[in-house]
Order: sequence, then structure tokens, then C-alpha cells
Amino acid sequence: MTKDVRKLKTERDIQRAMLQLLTTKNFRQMTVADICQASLTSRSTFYAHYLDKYDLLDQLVAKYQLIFTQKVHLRFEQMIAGEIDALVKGLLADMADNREAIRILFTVHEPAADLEAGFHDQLLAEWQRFIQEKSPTMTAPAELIAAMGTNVQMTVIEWALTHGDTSIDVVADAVNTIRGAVLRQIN
Amino acid sequence: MTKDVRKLKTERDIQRAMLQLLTTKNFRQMTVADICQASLTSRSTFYAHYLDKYDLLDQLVAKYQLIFTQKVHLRFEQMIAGEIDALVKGLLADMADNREAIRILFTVHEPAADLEAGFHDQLLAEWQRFIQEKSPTMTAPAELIAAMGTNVQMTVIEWALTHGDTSIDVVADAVNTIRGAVLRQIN
DNA sequence: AAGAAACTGTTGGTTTTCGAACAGTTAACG
DNA sequence: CGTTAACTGTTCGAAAACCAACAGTTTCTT
Repeated sequence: MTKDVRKLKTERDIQRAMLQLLTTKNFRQMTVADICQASLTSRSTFYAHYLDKYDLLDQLVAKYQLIFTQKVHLRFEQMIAGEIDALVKGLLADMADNREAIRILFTVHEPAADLEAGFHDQLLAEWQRFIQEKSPTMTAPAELIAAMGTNVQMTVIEWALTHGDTSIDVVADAVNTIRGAVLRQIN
Repeated sequence: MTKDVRKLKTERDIQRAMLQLLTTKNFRQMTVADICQASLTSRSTFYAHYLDKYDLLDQLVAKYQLIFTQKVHLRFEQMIAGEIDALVKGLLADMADNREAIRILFTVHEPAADLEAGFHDQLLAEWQRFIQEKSPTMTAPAELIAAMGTNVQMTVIEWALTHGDTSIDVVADAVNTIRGAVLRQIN
């Protein structure tokens, strides 16, 4: 039923290798042979696990998209109601182990596999749902406010991914002000 | 002729796992099952590579001892003649990839596998050879001065292993003074 | 445009790893 | 003391990974 340990290990090695390679060269110019060389796996084994490098990227993106999906839904309420410190620190804590991987994948923008876009869409859906519940009829266009809130959050997330969780305090005040302005459009 | 990649990978995984476990528990209370669990290898595979955990430790120690042996002989002359900055920075550069592993192994003191003792003996032999060449007849006992020089170097090496190469400048003056005093006994 | 070089995706035979089981030893515990 | 429990070291069939070779495609060079 459960997967063979060897499969888990090779998939781990291959995924790590791809992430590591993405820091050097971009996805397009990366070959399957490169990935195999970096992960110490044979090409035949690679193709036993993935259709091609696009499939590998898909699965990587899907993996972190899933983690994000699970976390975001739980934290969304407090993300917009609470202080910005709690928001970012909570998210970073959830993703501590994966921060570097997510940061790398955010640089890849393939039509069928775009983690940054995926995060964005996910947040946007949450905002639309939130606005619909809180105030179905509001003066400002709901779509605009949802997009605004989403983009503010994405900005903070990306900032935190690259700068780490220690330097949040520097920007907390500024972001809190903006967040408050967005929320006032809804209430 | 050359080893199968799978063998290299499992040995790498097992060795990494043991080093990682050594940061948690000490060597005596560590079991083969622990190592296998941490490295995601089966016990039967472990025993296909090593006789037991002592054999594994032996090979780990021997590996880093060999690296040290190769580097020390090349750098010994400049280690005692040059400035202490050059000494430590040179050594650390040589061992940059292995610093963490060596630091961990320095905490293990098994009768048959003691990296710290091995480094010490290696340096002592270099000092004895050096004194014999430079001044075969000297007033102070050669053994004492060799031991002194060795211990000074070991102190610096261990300090650098734990504190990193950035903070060498802090102690450079102090160590240079001591090193000068030791060398004056020979010349 | 033609040939070379590199990359893709697949196959089959060989080697390695896995997992479960086993008896024998050591450590823990009431 | 005796009885569990845990650890050691070994065996063997099944599963997975390896490598080399292959034809077909794309990319580079001249």
C-alpha cells in the first residue's frame, strides 16, 4: 500500500536536484540528464517516476500548492483580522521547512506550472468569498478590493520569503496601515 | 571497477545520518536501527556495507583523518612560519565542506576511533620532524616544545571549528604572541 | 543545407536494496 | 530470579535502480 522507501528517496533526490539546479540555470535550458547527474539517479529511473521535466515541475508545484492551500484556509480569518506580525509569522512557521523551495519555485513561470500565480489565485478566491460573506453590497467594486487585498498579501509573502522572518518588524507598521485601509472599504 | 552509484548513495546517507544523530545522542547509546531509520536504509543493507556501528565510525574517522593528513603536510611549514591568520584561514578553506562533520566527530572519543586524538598525533609528528631538522641540539627538551606547539595549534583549530572563520581576527594577536614564544625555543 | 552533437524516451539484463523473518545476545524490570 | 523487550547479525525472495544500447528528434555548426 505505502510506497517503497526507495521510491521516496529517489523522488526526494530528484526534486532536490531540480530545485538546486534552478538556482543555477533556468527551467527551459535544464535537461533531464542534468537533473539525473545532480541527483545521482539514472535516466531510466527518472522516466520511471516522471513523464518528463515538465511533469516533475508540475508535481513539485502541486506539492507546495497543496501545502499552501491547506494552511491558507485555516489562517485566512486571522490573516486579515489580526496584526500583520501574526499573519506573516504564522505563515512562515507553517512553511519553515519549505521556504527555500517555495522561494526558488516563485522564480519559475511556466504556463502550466506557476506557483506564484497559484498562490495568487488561491488568495484571490479567499478574498472574494470573504467579501461576499461580510458585505454583499458595498460601494466600491468588490473585485477591485479583493484584488487589492490579494496583492498586498502577496507582496508581504514574497518579501518575507526572501528576507526571512527576523526583519518583519521593520515593515509591520507600514503594512498594517495599508491593510487597515483595504479593510475599511469592506466594513 | 568503480563503485556502483547506489553504494555511494547509501554510504553517503548512512554517514550523514550518523553525524546528524551524534548531535542528538552520543555514540554509545546509538543503535544500528537508529542509523537506518534516520538514513532511510534497511538494516540488511547497513550490514552489507559495515560490520557494525563501530566499523562505520572507524571509516568516518579514517576519511577525515586522511583529508587532514593530506592538507597538514602541505601547509605545515607556513603554519608555523606565517601569520596565524594564514594558518587558520588556510586550514578552514581546505576543510570548508567538512567543518561541521569534523566538529561533530571531535566530540566522539572511542578508543579505536578518535579524530581529535588523530589530529593531535599527526601534528605532534610534524613538530618532532620539524624540530629534528631545524635544531637537532637545543637547550629546552624537544619533546616539551613539540607538545607545546601541537597543543597551541590544536587549540586554535578547535576554536575555529566552532566559532567560524570570521572571528579569527579577534584572537590573532594573542595566538601570534604565543606562537612566537614557542618558536624562539627552537631557533 | 548537411552533418555532427546533444537530448529524448524506451528496453532488457544485471546489481543493489528492501522487508520480513529468524535465532542469539544484551538490557530492563517487577 | 525469570520474563519481556530491544538489539544484533544473517538469510532470501521481491522490488527497484542501474547501465548500456537503441532509434528518433531537436539543436548546433559550418
